[in-house]
Amino acid sequence: MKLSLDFYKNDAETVAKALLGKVLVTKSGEGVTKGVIVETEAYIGPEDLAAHTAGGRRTARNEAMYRPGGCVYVYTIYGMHTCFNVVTGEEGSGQAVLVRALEPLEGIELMRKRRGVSDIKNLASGPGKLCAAMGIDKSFYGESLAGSRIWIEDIGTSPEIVASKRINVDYAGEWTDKLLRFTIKDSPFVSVRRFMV
DNA sequence: TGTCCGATTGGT
DNA sequence: CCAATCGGACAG
Repeated sequence: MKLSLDFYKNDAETVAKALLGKVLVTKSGEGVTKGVIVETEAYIGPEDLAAHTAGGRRTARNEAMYRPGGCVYVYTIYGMHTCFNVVTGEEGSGQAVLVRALEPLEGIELMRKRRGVSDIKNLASGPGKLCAAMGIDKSFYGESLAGSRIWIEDIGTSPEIVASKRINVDYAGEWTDKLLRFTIKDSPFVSVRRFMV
C-alpha cells in the first residue's frame, strides 16, 4: 500500500532506514516503473555540513528541503545528472533522504530504453542512474509523494540493514565519517560496494 | 558579471 | 585515474 504523508514526518535517519525494502513507483505516458529501494542516505538538517541546508542556508535550489515531509526534492549535479530526495520531518527542519539505488521490479524494459543499457544491476545502481531509469527530472521538484505521478509503497518486507559512510561528502568535516548511508545487506543492486565500512 | 565546483557517471 | 558539462552559490 502507498505510504501516507505521516510516514515522512519522522526524522531523516529514521526514514532513510525505513525506506529500505519499500517500492518507489513512477507513472507517466511511457508507462509504470517500480523498484525496491536498496540504498539511501540521510541528510539530517542545518547542523549536517554535508547537507544542502548546512548552516541554515536557504536558496532557490534547496527551498523544497524546508517544506513539510512528504514532498520531492530533486536537483541537478555535475550539470548532467538528477538526484532524487524525499523531504522528511516537520516544515522548516531542512532534512531529506537521498535515494541512491533501486532493484528494478516492474517496467524493466522501459528502464532499459531510458538508460540505454541492458544489465539489470546497472539500471538504477546510483542516484543519477535511478532518476534516468524512473524518468525523474526537475519537473518533479516539490511534487507530493501522496499524488498519482510518484509515490512509495510498503510491501511488508523488513530487510537486514547495514550502515556506512555517505558517498562523496569529503567536504563535510566531521560529518564526512558519520554512518548515515544505509543499504540492504548483500544487495547486488547498490551503487558502490567498495566504500562499505 | 565572473569564477569555482559538485550528494555522478562512464570510459581509460 | 580523469574528463564531461553546466546550474547554482557566492564573491566582488
